[in-house]
Amino acid sequence: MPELPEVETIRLGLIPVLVGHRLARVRARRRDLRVALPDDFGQRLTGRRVESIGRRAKFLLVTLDNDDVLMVHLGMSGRLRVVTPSGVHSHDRGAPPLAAHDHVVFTTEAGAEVRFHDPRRFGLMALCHRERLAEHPFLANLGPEPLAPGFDGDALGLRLKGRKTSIKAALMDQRVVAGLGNIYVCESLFRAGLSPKRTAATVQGERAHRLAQAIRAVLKEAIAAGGSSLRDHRQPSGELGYFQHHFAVYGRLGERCPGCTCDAQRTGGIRAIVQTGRSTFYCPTRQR
DNA sequence: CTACCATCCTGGTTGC
DNA sequence: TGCAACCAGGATGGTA
Repeated sequence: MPELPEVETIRLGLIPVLVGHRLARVRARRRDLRVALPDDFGQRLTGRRVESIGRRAKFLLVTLDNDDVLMVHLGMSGRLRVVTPSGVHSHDRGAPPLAAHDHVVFTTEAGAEVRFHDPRRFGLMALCHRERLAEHPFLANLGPEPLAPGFDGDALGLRLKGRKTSIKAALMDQRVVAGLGNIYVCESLFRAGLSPKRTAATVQGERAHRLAQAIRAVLKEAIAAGGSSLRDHRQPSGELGYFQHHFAVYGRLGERCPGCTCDAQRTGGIRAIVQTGRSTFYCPTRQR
C-alpha cells in the first residue's frame, strides 16, 4: 500500500511513541505474514529498548538496544496504528479492542500500543543483526534513495542505461530507484513531461535530470502533506494525509491535467493504460 | 542478464 | 438486495 512518502510519514509518527522506550510486551497474533514470523519473534523483542527508527526504500528499520534491527514492510494493505492510553477511550481504562487483521501488537512500558494491521498479509516483519543488515536479501539489491544527496540525473541515467522496458516499468523496479510505487511513478513522469511508454534507456542527459528532480520534488511535497490517503490509509495517529488532493494525473481519468492548455474534449484528457499489470495515468499532450 | 506473468490475500466497489 | 467479477498503493519466483 504505502510508498516512500507514506512510510516516511509513518516513521515520523512512530518516533515519539517508540524511540527511547522499552517494549514491555510483543504479541504476534498471526505469524503467517508474507514471510512467517519466527517462533521467538516476541521473545527477541520483549524487554528491548528502541534506539532509532530509520527507513530504506519502503522498509521501516527499527534499531534495538541489542543491535537487532526490526525490518517492517507494509506491502499493499499494511498499516501501523498508535493507540495511547490517554486517548478518547481513557474512561474505560485500557486500549480499545483489537480489530480483525491486527496481527502484531507492540506495547511499550509507557503503555502505548503500536498495532500492525494488514488484511491482505502482503506485509512482513523480520529481525536482522545490525551488522548484517546491508547484506540482507530484502535490502541488498535496492537502488539509490531518491532523497539522498547523491541522487541526480547522472545517477538515474546510469541505472536506466540499457533498459529496453518502459520508463514506467523501470521506475517501479526497486533496483532502479528505491521507494517509488504506482502513484508516485505516475506523478513523477507527469511532472517531468515524460511519456510512461518511452523506452527507459532513452531517458538520459537533460531528460534524466528533469526526471530525477521531478521525483525528488513530488516525494518531498507528498511527505510535507503527510502522504496520501487512499481508501483508509492513515498516519499512525489516525490522521489522514492529504497529498491525494494534489495528484496531477493519478486516478484522474478523463480530466484535464493541471495547467493543460489542450482541448480535453478533443483529446479525452488524462488517459489510463495498463503497463506490466498496473494502471498508468498520463497526459498524452504534456508527456512525450 | 532482461522482461513478462502469475501469484500471494482480503476487502471495497461496480455491474448485472 | 444479492452475488459475482474486478480492482487495489507491492514484491517475487518462475519462465522465456
